Amino acid sequence: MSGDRRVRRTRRLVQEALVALILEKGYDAVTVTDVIERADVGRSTFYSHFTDKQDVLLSNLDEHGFLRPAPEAGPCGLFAFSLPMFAHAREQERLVRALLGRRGGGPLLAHGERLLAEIVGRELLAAGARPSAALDLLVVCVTGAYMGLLRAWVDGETAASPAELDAAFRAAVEPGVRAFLSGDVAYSHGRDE
Amino acid sequence: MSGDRRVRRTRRLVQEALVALILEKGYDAVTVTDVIERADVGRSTFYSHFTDKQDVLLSNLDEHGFLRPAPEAGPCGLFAFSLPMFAHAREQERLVRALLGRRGGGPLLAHGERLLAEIVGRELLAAGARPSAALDLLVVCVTGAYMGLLRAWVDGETAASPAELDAAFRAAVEPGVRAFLSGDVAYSHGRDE
DNA sequence: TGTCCTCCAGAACACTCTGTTCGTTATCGA
DNA sequence: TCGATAACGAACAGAGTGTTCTGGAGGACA
Repeated sequence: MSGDRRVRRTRRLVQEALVALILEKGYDAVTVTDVIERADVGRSTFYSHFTDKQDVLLSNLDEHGFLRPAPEAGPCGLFAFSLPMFAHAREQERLVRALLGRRGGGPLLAHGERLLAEIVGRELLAAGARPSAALDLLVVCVTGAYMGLLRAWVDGETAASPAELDAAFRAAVEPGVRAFLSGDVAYSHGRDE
Repeated sequence: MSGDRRVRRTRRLVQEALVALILEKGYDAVTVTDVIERADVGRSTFYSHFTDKQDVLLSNLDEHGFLRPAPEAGPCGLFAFSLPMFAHAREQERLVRALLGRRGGGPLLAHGERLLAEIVGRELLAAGARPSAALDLLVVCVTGAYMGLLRAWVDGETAASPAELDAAFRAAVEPGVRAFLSGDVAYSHGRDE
């Protein structure tokens, strides 16, 4: 472990307090004063570790291994990220709800969406799509559909399991994606070979 | 026109000031004090018309005819709302960017998404789908894809025209939706007839 | 064990923003 | 023209932010 035990303790207390408070009151309603009271930590202490609320969230996320470009599990079919990601979300349910939920203010949602868009884009290119404006729009659609499901689950609008969410995602977008790919691949074959 | 000329003037000034400021600084960064300065309106005047920032936005939206369940243009195919809605967004570009953009804080986005989900749900039911958990998830996917495109356009990530956005939307989701519907319809035929 | 150094508590501070109140002035509709 | 109503503007209490400082407690390391 790195550094002073007191430092770890303080950071952990603050992070846990913030997550708990977000789940109770929603991100916007939580104040720094709330957090330091709940964490039982001095005001100056808070500001010596974090710059503000958002910083606490980001550090928390970072230390839990989110925000990293995903391990690139290997080419086992289209949208390999889907099921593991839903599953991971359910494991870290408490944190994920606080971060992405309707009460979470969703400043992180945009970041997650960009990250996911990169993954989807890479997958489609690997599957034979050529870079184009149409591909970019398809990526947006696919990403939007996925994030929609994730958000719906986080907000408790559905009780579906990770497997069911994954199935719904694939059922909704795979036909369109395959049609797009087959057109694209056929076309690029016609040109390149 | 309804009411006092002074009232109309004040409301208009405030609404315009807020939109302008959001586009400059982003929703969160705009304070009520900013708005009343820009609008050149007394503080007490502001609070006699609106309860807060959000209220200004909602009133603005309401008076422009958003937030209404859409005129239900008639059954001319699946996702009839798509193209007109993209087109309408481009016409009201300034307002829509302020309301839905990354800088817009997106408190309205959730509302818009729910509204759209209702429309999509009704369309799919009208097309023969039976109410089910799977249908709900499909609606979430379709809605997510549409909102993703809208947000991408609003945030300037794409320069696509309404027609291109509409085409991308349909290409991405229609195959999956049709597959879902044909399965559903076939099944309900098997049971009901 | 002891020493040194880092971290923490707590209070006080200036600052910004919010939402309300009230007496005065101006502007509207009829 | 005149009564009603809206706007002004200043002042206010309250809440939150982010900084600074001092004294004291706790850990790391030999």
